[in-house]
Amino acid sequence: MRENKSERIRIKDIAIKAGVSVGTVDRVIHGRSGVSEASKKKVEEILEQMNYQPNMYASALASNKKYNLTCLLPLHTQEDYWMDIEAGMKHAVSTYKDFNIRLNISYYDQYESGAFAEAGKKMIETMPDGVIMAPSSEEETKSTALQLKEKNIPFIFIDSNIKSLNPLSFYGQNSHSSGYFAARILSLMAEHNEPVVIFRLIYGGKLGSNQQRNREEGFREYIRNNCPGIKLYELNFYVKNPENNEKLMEEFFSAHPEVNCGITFNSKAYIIGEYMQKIKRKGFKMMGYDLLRRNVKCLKAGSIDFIIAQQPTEQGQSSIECLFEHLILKKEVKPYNYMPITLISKENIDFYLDAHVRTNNI
Amino acid sequence: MRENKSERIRIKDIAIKAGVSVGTVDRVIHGRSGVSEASKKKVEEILEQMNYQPNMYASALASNKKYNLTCLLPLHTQEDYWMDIEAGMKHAVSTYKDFNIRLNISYYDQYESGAFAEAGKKMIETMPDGVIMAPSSEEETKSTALQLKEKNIPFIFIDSNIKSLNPLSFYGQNSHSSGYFAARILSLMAEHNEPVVIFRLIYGGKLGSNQQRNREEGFREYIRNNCPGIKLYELNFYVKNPENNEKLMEEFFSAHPEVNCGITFNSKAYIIGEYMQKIKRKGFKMMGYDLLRRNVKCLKAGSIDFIIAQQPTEQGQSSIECLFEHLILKKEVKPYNYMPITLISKENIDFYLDAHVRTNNI
DNA sequence: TGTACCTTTGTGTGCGCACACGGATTGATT
DNA sequence: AATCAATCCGTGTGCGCACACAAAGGTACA
Repeated sequence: MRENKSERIRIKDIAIKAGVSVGTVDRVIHGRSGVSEASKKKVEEILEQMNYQPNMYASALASNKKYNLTCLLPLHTQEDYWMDIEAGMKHAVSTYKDFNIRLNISYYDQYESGAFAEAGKKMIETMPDGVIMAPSSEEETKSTALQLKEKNIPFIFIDSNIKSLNPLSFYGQNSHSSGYFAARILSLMAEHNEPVVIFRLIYGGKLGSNQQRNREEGFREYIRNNCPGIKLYELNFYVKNPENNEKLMEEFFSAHPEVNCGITFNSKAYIIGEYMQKIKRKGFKMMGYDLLRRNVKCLKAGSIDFIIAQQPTEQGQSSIECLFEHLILKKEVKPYNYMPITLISKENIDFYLDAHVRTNNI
Repeated sequence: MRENKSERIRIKDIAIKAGVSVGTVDRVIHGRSGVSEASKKKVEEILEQMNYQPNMYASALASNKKYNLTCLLPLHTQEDYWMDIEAGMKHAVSTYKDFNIRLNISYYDQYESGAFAEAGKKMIETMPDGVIMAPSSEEETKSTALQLKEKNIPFIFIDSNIKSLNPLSFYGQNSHSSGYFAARILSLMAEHNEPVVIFRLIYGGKLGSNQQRNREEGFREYIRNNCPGIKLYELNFYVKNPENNEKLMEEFFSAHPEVNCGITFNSKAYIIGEYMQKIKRKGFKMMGYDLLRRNVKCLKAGSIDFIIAQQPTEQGQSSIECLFEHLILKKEVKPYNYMPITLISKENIDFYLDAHVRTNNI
């Protein structure tokens, strides 16, 4: 009998100690049938006692099982944020390539009612082993989530959460806290309690996303609690009529020339930044969200002061890792994973861009 | 012949295509001797052409090689920052447990001349496969680095870098940029260009660490460039005489009652925070570094406004991963890995604490 | 007592790879 | 022609595990 040079406990060690064969131990570990109560109890005892930790690599090698993961995201054409999420997922999948993991990404039109449910149905027909979704509204998402539950397919929400649908896990930012934090920073910029304008993105008469609403709520809560003297204006843009944006801004600023500070809770701060650059207005203090290429450009040009980022790459990567740990390593995973709320300015942005591919020499 | 159901290319596939046996392919891959030029060339061609990617898990399983990694850190008694680094390293090691990686951590007294070199010598005698070090001064560190180079043992610098000693990689923050960024934030807090005091930690007549000096330089550079009107005071604490700290502060603030804003470039901002709480002075605006428990307490109590963190856990984790990729996966690693410069306040700190163990329910 | 059937258990093979061993071929030397 | 060394190459075994298969033991019934 070869002795075990490493300290790691093998199935064989368990088998010897329990006085059975490796086959029996294997059956107990995998909960397969065909084991007497006595043997089962004995083996379970030893497993517990020796704290057996299977070698998942050997396991994956032997089982040769394939895993199909599916991801459902909003349709985006070159929208950096979602592309970063995809990049993070792909990166994680490639590091697990020896575990036979395949990732399939499909899309839904977030502005078309019913699109999510339809895409979800198609997805379920492929019987994936695990799912990652950026949810739509609760009503839209519900049926898909229920079907997944019924088929015992684990699913993760990314970007925004719907707790009532009980996902395996959630990866994203706490929008409310994020708005609250943004307010703290903005209030520093708004000296003498000067007024602030909130730029909003409206679709179909409502705010375009839950995130936007929650962030604004957090923001207003901070202002209410800490600097109620700050007057808040609102300026609404309309997703459907982007060509009107400039006119809206012109109107607003000629009506309120004293406003020198603004924030937006969607990812399109560049609308304002680029406008300020165009009209050559300097010193307007602006905050926004997400490191889209156009936002970064404004940040570096000085037309946006601060951006709050939500680590899309890490979200993507972590969500794949989560499914990996759940499906393959069979570990317990954390139900909530709030990404850090990071403040980015011209001065520290270099350490946030392309952290995964950067090989610079600063 | 069993056919290859997965798309992954195996050694066997290479062997068949090259018209040789797996043994020969194996020899080529590992650069072992005993292969004719003709075979070698042929195999290398096919390897290239089919883009062979070895299954590192199978490889590790078969080779059963053990890796001893060693880490050399400053002596610290419950100093949270270094403990976080250790925790990150241990966490990474545990995820790689099936690769037979062992981590040994040893310490040196950073305030005793010669201690680093001595600890380094002892470490090298154990012939580790890879090393992670928090370097001391360049002179102190040099001999150890040279010996490691000579023995072909890869080493990583963590926390602070000494480029001239040419480590395999570096994980840490860019101190200069970090100070620069801190100045941007502080200048927002210092309305009307009010004066600012820099609290420094002195050891043996000099600043206690490179980091401290570099951060201060970056800070001063920003102030010089952007708000030269801000007057900068200095208040020196002495590592050897902590009992004098309060007295020094009393003296300083009675001489300069108008100073209401301060920053420190070491991790001991809590000295000031706790003092302000003790004398019940509110509203003093304070910035500092690192999420030590005592700093966090002050942050939550409001006696410190902002902390810049440098992700010690991630540093530890990433540095182990780096050695893993270099030694086992034989991948190329990045020579510089600057951690993001993150701004933490009461409002976002919850998303930075214990990110690895948190299972909360915010 | 034999047969059929079920339950319980052990054994063998292969996953992709590393590495030891031994076989084949060649050329040089006696 | 025989011997030997050197070079080159193929095969076999095992890493820890999953899983198929077969063997062993027990029970029921004719």
